[in-house]
Amino acid sequence: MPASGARPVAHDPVRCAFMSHEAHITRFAPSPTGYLHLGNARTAFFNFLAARAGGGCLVLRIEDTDAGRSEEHLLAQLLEDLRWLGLEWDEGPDVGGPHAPYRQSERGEQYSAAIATLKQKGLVYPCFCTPEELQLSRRAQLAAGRPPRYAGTCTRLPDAEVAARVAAGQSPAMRFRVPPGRGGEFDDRIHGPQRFATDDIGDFVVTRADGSAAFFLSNAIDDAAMGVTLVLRGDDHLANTPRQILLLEALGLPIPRYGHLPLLLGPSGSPLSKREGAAGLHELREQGYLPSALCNYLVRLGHACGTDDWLEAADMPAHFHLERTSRSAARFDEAQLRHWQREAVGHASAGELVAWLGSRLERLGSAARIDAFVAAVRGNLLFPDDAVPLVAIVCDDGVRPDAEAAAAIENAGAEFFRTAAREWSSSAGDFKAWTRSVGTATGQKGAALFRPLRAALTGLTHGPELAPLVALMGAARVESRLAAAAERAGGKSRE
RNA sequence: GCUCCCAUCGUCUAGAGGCCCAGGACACAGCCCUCUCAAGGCUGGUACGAGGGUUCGAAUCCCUCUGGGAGCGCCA
Repeated sequence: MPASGARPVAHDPVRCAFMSHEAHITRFAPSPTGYLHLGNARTAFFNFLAARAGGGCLVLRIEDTDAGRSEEHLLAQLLEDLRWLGLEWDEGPDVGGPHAPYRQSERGEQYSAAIATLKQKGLVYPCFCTPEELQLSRRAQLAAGRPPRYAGTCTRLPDAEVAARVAAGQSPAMRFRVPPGRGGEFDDRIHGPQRFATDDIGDFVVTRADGSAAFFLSNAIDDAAMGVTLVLRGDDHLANTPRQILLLEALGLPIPRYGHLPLLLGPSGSPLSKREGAAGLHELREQGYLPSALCNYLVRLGHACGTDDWLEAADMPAHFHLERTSRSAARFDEAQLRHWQREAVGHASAGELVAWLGSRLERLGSAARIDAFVAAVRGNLLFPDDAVPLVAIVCDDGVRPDAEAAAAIENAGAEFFRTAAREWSSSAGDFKAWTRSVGTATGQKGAALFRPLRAALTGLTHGPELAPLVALMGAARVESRLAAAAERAGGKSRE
């Protein structure tokens, strides 16, 4: 990964011209009001990839202007989840940077300055309309079949009236005066050229009655102030972009490039919401999904990354191409995620798996036993909890066969297990030699030989390769389980 | 209601007028391999939303419709 704050390369136009990827300054700007869902996570990830692909950088900005709802622990959680996913940002609230602060709650002065400029230019006016009045007006317009836009009640209040109402204790919101009769355009990096007419846009609030900056303003001017060159965000902002462009133009600030990513849909095909539990990044993490699985899934969700093969995190930026991004919504499909989870487990190092399995391995005791266990069972794990019954096979005293295993045991008969026990004592714990001699002595081979042994030893008819499991469980368990199987088979056959 | 966005297998996608009676991956089904499961190998079914154009030729271009979504907030 490029070093933090490695920005010089990104700004060198000559250098950029020779690179296949553009160097973008991208940003992710979440508000810490809840857990990240997969859609946001993907937006963050794409911004990260777009930045890394061209040697640019990623800015993390926290939009915590909704002071009441933003909680400190949610912010910490957010940062942790992003890091867990493997994202790294070059500037942000925790790492600092040249455009600090990175929390909007601390950027009040910047917004005040912008408002002052707007006021000076006469592009903004105080609005005393109450939420109730606005609501009413909106409803009336809708009922009349008109677009619900600001009716213009306060557009031209005389200075005297404004002064009087302020003196009377009313505090106005500030609205941006949208220039009438104009057109505009911008080139969306994903959707292509977009046109808009200012007559379709009503005057919008730029400062709330309490003096705080509203989203359109804070978001747009922070992008400009932080040198962001590419804004990758959800499709739901496409129709908002003209307002931000108007604002930026009015302030004489640079307008970034915009790219609007299609929304992510839940399994049902409706937009992802906080309620669709399975799609929360944190929930997926708690279920045991590995970050590398998530990343491999996400690079292909709404993006043609060009390969169906497993990608290591370090190789992902090179496989990311903005122009390969889909314009239509993509659906979250857990079956597909599970596939990448399987791959992820397969590609993980032994150390990673040990950490992933955590306390579930405690009963194994020594590090050597843990390593041997992980090597033996890794092919049978999809989630950490899958290890629990396998640990039990190795560490529990007895084993309770499931229905299929019980049937297999009864089928083999008591004599089979008495023979197996006899051969075990003379094979000195050599699994191969043991099964070979059991086969010879009983005349069984293949499934007829291994299935009952597996059933007796593990209580299951499926599972990891038997040999390493047997080595891990030790001679005493093998002996007692063979005896138990003989008893079960004998008892049943007599009934 | 108005403005805007989107539309290929069940899902993710390839496809930028002939290479496509549409390819890959996941999922599903069958077979093979195998001590079982998983993996792997092979095989199979399933898609260009509808209707009009343009063209010698359209999944690809244009129009209409249909369906889905977003925006029109003192939410972000």
